This record gives sequence, structure tokens and C-alpha cells, in this order.
Amino acid sequence: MEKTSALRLPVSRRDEPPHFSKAQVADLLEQVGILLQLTDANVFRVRAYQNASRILGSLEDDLWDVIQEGNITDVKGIGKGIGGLITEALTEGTWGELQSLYDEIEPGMIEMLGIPGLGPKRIKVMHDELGVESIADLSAACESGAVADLDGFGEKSQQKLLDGIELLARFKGRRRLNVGLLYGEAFEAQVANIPGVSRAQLAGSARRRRETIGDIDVVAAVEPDDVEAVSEAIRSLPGIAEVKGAGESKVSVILEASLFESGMDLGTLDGGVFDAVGGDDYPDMETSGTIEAQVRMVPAKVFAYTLAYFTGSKEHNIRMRQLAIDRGLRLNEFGLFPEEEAGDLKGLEAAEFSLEAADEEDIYRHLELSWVPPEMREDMGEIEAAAAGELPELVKPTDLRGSFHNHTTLSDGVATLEQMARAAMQLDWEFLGISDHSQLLNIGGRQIGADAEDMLAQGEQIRVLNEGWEDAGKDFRLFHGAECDILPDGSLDYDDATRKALSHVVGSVHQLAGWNNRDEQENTEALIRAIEDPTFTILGHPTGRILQGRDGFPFDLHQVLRRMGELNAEGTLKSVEINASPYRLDLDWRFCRFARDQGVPVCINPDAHDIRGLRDVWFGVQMARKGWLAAEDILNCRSGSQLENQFSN
DNA sequence: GCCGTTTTCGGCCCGACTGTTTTCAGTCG
Repeated sequence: MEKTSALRLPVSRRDEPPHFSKAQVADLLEQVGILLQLTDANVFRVRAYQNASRILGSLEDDLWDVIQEGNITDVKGIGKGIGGLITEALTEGTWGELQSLYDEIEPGMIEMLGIPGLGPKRIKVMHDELGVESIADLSAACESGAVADLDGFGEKSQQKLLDGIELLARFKGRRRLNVGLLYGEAFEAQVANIPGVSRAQLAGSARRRRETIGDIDVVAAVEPDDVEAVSEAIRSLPGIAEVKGAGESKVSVILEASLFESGMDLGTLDGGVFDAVGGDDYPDMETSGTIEAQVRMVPAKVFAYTLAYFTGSKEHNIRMRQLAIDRGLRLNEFGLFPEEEAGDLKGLEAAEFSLEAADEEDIYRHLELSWVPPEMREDMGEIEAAAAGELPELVKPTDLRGSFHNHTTLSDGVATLEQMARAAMQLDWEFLGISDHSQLLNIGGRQIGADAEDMLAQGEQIRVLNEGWEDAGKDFRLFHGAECDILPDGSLDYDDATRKALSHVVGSVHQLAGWNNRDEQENTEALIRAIEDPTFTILGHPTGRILQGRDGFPFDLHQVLRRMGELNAEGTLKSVEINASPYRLDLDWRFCRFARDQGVPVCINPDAHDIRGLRDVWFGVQMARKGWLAAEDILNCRSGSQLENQFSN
């Protein structure tokens, strides 16, 4: 049997502390949580590592500073154990006794966790009893019938595991938000149309607008007498590849692309993204993929509770339940009721005693909170803000008056200046920023970017077009920018004179090779050098990540944003982009609030390569909402004439 | 492993579904 290589702890690449970055430690803690699951570890111990990883991921302070000041255990969720581990890792570069845990677990066992319906307990049983260490081992053990003979297993479990292995190969985990919403909204509409369904609504991570979606949750209001007929109707809908299960309150299915009558619309991608997600194989992979979906059927009077419950997140729900418990109440998907009245009653019976809730606002009000928009339900401080009545008024797609980073035929776009401008006007925008690639960019040896001369000629074209609109009394203008490559030494493409002729410079890292194999601090310093250039305006797709394609390069984004904040305070506009392409969504929404708090305006850019691509700003707005941003925090929400003044300074 | 204006020990959110069981464990969200 083929052996996968053993798991290794991260090794320091530095010869002095801090030996590891915050991101490295967070990743490690996450992995330890997974490994512990595969031993007999206490579930709460596992959760402690998962929590610590999440907390570290959103810790704004410099981790090394916190360690040196001895404050690590002041961070809520990090105690003596994990705090000591982190301290040792950063100061000494070692990981305590963790190596023995790493030696204990085969990497193949972690892959097995991806098989639907298989969890750590049964992986451990099969490992201990049958020596199963990988998916290939598991496949063989099932084929031979050995799994069915184990205590607690049977023929059905064995067949389900074989089905699950095939599913895993076909399905590859989560789907990007754009794809998840295509499935989710189409499925929601079909369920809503079934006789006996008075109301159906998409919940889950799709409603929270997570950047990737694991499965589709739809809540349907169905009275008990209709459940059987509705359940039957759901199972016969088109686009269902398989029915996974059906009970009195839930139908669980697997959806495939035949759900879409007119095929799946994947939009157009730029070359770099296309290659990162699979190149020529990508369209087939995407359209042959599947996604799990569940419909929860509940009586109309508890609909709001079920919707809130299945919208999540899990972490947000746990906090909500705790608030209920503090008030002597029990909160679940059926209601909110006094513990003593509900007693031992379960499910819908206990809900007879529930406080009424016509909508989600009522539920939050019962717990003395203002309604929390679904995008914010991640337990990132929204409960506290809702209790204090301090939730922000989130930006809406209609608040945008334009965007700054778009391409034309001058580089790798497929539409002309005029076509892009017309499309922007149809969106009721007041401005459109054109930012074609600078000369250094080439993909696969072919130059994509524009020479300085052509770039300057485009400026002249834009000047003429703008004059035309001004003469016609039309409140619309193009801003002439460029997407300038940031070189590994932190310098910007083009000479000074060319960049000075532009209204704005979107600085982006494209040649990742030079950045991926460097120390985090070196990258951070290079980026800061680029941003300090007086012509630099917008940091484009900051990390370079492609969702489900590749990770971004390592650097300290907090440090970069802090420096951008200082420069803004000195009066020079430095903005950070949320690249709204659903393949990027970079700036990550988790950094939005930090940027805002540093005084860095965020801009939402579609990075459009054709006129349809402009509509991708919608995804960027969703991320800004997840990141708590209001219209006043977003550069695109300023008027065209106001921006004209800012860019000419 | 973390946490604590009742607690330094004993909790840690809650229920549905499935497959294996004669009352429950594992998995999922």
C-alpha cells in the first residue's frame, strides 16, 4: 500500500525569535485540533484548540509583542497550556511534546475525515482493528467485507463508506460563494413552489455570505399534515443526484448541475485565476461537481426560530443559547422557552411554551439584542454590539457610485473603453476607474501589460471621452489609472513620470514566486516601501490568494494596514481593495474592521475583464458587510466629483 | 484545554438522522 509522508511540525526559518508568525501558529493549532480528534481526546479539549486557532486568527495585536509582555493568557480562550505552547514556539522555535501526537497519526487518516458520514471515532476503530491508514486502505477493507464485520458497523455502513469515497473524489469539498448561491437560490425557488410550502428561505453559510459554501440549507414552512407530500415532492425535483436521507423534519439530498435549465454561468476569468483553479479542466470540474442540500420542514409559527438556528454560525448560536440560559430560557430551532415549563419535553412539544416570534427581530428582541444581519453572525463581537445598540448600518450594493480597478482591450480585457463606460452608466455609476496591467506583467511568457507609451495614449483617449460627457452635462467620468506590478524589492512598474500622469495607481503583486519563498517580514517591508511611493493609491488583491486555488503569499497585513493608516492621517489617500471577483474576495472580510479602525478607506473593485464582470462588485459588497463596513467606510461610495478632487491632489 | 461577582472543580449548546442496536453511539450542522 502506498505510504503518504509523515506529518511534520513547522520548522523555524529564522535564527532568532520570533520563530513563527501568528498565521503559522493559528494553522498549527487548527491541525492539532484535528489530530486530537483522531486520538481519544476529550471533545472539549479539541474545541479549546479550535477556539484558540480562531481567536489567534482574528487577534489584531502583534503576537510577538503580546508574548514579550507576558500577556498571552490574558487573551480570552488562551490559557496556561496553549499559551505556554505558543510562547515556547515563538521564543525557542520548538513545539513541546507535540511531536508524539504527530507521530501517532497517519496523514491518510486526516484525508478520511473528508468522507461524508465518517468521523474521527470510526476512523480510529478501523485503524486500530484493521490497520486502515488511508482512503486507499479503507477502500480495500470495504471491498473485502472486513469493515462490515466490525462491532457497530454493518453492510449498510460499509456500502455508505464506498459511496462516500466516490463522492469525495467527485465533490471536492466546498464551493465558492457564487456557485453556492447559484445552487442555493435555484433550489430555494423550487422548494418554494411546492404545494404545501407556505414559505421557503435559504439559510446557512450561503445566507451568511461566507466566501465558500459547504452545503445548502433551506428552511420551509410546512404544516404537519403536508410534510409527507412535500418531502416526496422535494425528492422528485430535477437536479437531484441522490437522496441521502429523509425524516419527519428533514430531507437531505445531493444536487448536481442539471438543476440549472440553461446550464451553469461561470462568467469570464482572467488568465492567472483560470490557471490557478484548474485551467482548461476547470469548466468541466465545476459543472460536474455536486453540492449537498438539506430542507428543514417546520410549522409556520416556528419558522423564524428555525431560520435563525440554521443560519448560524455555530459559534453565534452558542453565544445566543448562552444568553438564553442566563435568563432561565432554552433556545433551539423550535423556540425560546422557560426551562422549568419545558421540563423534559423535547422538540416541537416543548415549543408550545415558546415566546412568539413572527420574525428574527422578535427573537433578538426577546434576548435584549437588536437584530443582527446574517452576514455578521460569526461571533466576532456582534452579540456585544447588538446588546449595546451599536451595530453599524451596513453598506448596500446601491450605495456604490463606481469602481476603480477594471481592464480593457489595452491589456487582458475584452471590452473597449467606450463599452466599459456604457456598462458602468447602465449601473447608474458616476465613475469608472480603468486600471489596465502595467508592462511587466506577462502570463506564460506573453506580455499582457501595456507599454508606457500605450498607457499614456489611453489617458488621452479618456480625456477626450470625459470632455464629451462634461459638455453633454452627463455626471460621469473615467478615471485613468493602471494596475502597476509591485516588484519583490517594493518598487513599482513604470517610471515616475508615467505613474504621475495617472489619476490613481493600483499596486498589485503578481509574480508570486519571488514572494512565496521569503521571510514574512521581508515581504511586509517590501509592501510598505511600495505603498509609501507618492503615486501609490490602492493596494490591489492584497494577498494574491485564489479561493480553492492557492494561498496568498506570507506577510503581516496588520502591519501594512497600520502604515497605510498613518499615511492617510498625513493626508495622502491610501486605500485597500476588496477584490470582488468571487475567485479572490481579497482583502479577506476578517480584516475590514481593522482597516477601518486604522483610518484606511476600503474600496470594492470588480477587477472586471468584460462588461459583465462589473457586476461582481456585488460579492465585494457582501464581504464588506461581513466585515461590518458602512457606506462611509467605502471609497466607491464617494461622489464622482469628490473623487476627481482627491485624485488630482 | 479553558473558565469562574455563587465555583479552582465540574461544567462546557442542542437536536435530527442513521445504522446499529434492544436503549444507544457516531456524525452532522
